[in-house]
Amino acid sequence: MDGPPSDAAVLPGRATAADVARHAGVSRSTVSRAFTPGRSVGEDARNRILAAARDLGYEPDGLAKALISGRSGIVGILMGEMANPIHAVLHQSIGLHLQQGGFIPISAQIGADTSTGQIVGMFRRYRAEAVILTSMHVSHDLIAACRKAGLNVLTLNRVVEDGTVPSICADVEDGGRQAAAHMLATGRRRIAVARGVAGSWTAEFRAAGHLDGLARKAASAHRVIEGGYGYADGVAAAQTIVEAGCDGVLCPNDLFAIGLMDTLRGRFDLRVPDDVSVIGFDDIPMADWDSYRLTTVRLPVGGLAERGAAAIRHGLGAAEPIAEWLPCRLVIRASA
Amino acid sequence: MDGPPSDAAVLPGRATAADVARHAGVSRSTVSRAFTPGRSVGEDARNRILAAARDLGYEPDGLAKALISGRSGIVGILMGEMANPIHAVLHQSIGLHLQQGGFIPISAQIGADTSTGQIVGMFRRYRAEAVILTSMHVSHDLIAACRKAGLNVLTLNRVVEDGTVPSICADVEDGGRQAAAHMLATGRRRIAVARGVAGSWTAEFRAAGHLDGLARKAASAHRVIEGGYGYADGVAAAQTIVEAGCDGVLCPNDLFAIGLMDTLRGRFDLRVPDDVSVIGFDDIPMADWDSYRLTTVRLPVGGLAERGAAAIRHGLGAAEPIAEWLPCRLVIRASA
DNA sequence: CTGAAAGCGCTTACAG
DNA sequence: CTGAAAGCGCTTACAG
Repeated sequence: MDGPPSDAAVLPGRATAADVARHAGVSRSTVSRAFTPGRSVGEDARNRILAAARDLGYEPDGLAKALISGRSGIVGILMGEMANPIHAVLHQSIGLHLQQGGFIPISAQIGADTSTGQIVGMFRRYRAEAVILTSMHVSHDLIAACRKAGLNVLTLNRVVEDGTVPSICADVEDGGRQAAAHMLATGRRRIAVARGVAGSWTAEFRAAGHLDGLARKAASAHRVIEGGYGYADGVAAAQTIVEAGCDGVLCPNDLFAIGLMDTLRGRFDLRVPDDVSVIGFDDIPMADWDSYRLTTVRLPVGGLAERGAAAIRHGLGAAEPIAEWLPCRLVIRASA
Repeated sequence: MDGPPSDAAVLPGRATAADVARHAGVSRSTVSRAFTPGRSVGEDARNRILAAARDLGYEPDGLAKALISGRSGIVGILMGEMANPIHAVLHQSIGLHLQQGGFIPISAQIGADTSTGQIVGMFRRYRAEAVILTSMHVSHDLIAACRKAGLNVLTLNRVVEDGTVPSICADVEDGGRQAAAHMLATGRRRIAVARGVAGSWTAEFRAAGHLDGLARKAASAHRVIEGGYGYADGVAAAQTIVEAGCDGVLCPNDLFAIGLMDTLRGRFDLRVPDDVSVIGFDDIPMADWDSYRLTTVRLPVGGLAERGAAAIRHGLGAAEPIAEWLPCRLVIRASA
């Protein structure tokens, strides 16, 4: 009645549903049902199948399943620049929530010799059920290419103006307002607003929040600086800030804030926050290091990832694209 | 002669090889050949096929191809803790090189509610051609589970003693020696060696290198400290180091070194390197920040990723498992 | 060089 | 509840 028990051992790899069916004395259809939640299988049959599967080390082949069912369980993630810790942490969190939701994340990155077309092709070939695009590197072109390829895209921290793309975003504009309000509340009056990289959606909204937070208290920026998102950008901005006599700086992100602090202290011998106070954005792990104790606006990384995964689980192809907003919170440490 | 040109537009998604065949007036087999490098197809046919494919937006389905050919092109990566920048950067580099090699990386992480069994199952279900395990989280159990599931594993920065698992590693032992030699050369005599997390392969070898580097100059560790890999571990170690009157510390990694520096300076009012010099390990981006200017042993991240991808491209199932060693280099900055 | 046929491992109506 | 049959989209011998 049992097939040759040596089969599983002899074949280097995978047992198939047919093997399990043979061992359990049922048809392949029944085996398939036993592994599909919600399909009805007799108590007896189910037990025999599960036992046989265990013995043989059987698990349904994900590729074959994807091919026939039209659901791959794969979701593509476009990786950001991992040298920025906030991207690394967000990437990890997204991966975790996707994994917990039963999806499997495949990742790609735009590199020296990889065009957006290749990325899109990659996601499409593997039938990604969704593609997550995060703030960096998100161009209209890329979104257009994805949609043209029939890919469901979800943007994180980036909204597309025409409202056609589902997105889930941190309310960085409000975060910027909180930062500005705090700086004013601590008595600063000659406040600089440094912008992130031009053309970045989140950079625009952060700066807009900073400016609006100032305006709401009848204040305005002493100086607006074209900054950037890197440590080196913060370093480079120090001179201008000192020359302009600013006593506070609203930064586009933590890396910038840290580069600025290091330079204010090291090169200009200024104290933070006594001479100049600085507020960052993101709340990367380094913001909490003793050298910085950076007051910053925390990005809700876990929330972004969790809601993103949930949106994908519920299906992105809904009637109208979702647009969720998550709050940002100011974390007050010692730099402002 | 042409099929209805509206087909592609009407159907939401994917054109199939059959569609292309119809439009080009050839058989499905020929279409397949046209997309397989090295198979012969007539000039005429090829042109018509390529044109039809372009018009229809056709690309071979990766899933179907994987199923039939037995080659998925998928390689699994087990993610480390991305809050440590070295893991983030390594992850990104691996992904990039894999992508350039025509593979598609899927990533998984061991999380609160994800067992190693589930991870392995995930990789197996999607027929990963290889699985890359990096130093952290690499237990014997995990490796055993992978092999039992018929997965080809490649370890990075971790060798398995019995030589059965292909690996490519940075020669951290030699790196540790260089660090020790430098510290001695700069006149330090009461040197502490801090170990990384116990049981971590790379931690053992780093410490072994430190100790051996000392021994080769007829010196020995003034103190050996059970450390760890986090910033907080460096913070916690400061007290012991100060009490022991050490004038130099060989750290298990940069995060530890930075936490130590911050605490030595902030809490104990000591100068680095004047009072205590410190050498890190990894060379994360923060090591170059002005507050630290950390002298450290650089891990060849790009090399590890590049060689790893190459090994996978050449097939891991070779006669005897490769074991490649990449050199580490001491980067001298200001902390020692 | 090219086509007809078989088959990768599965799921899903369709009958019983 | 269960099985026989069709089919997902492709590649690969096998003949011509």
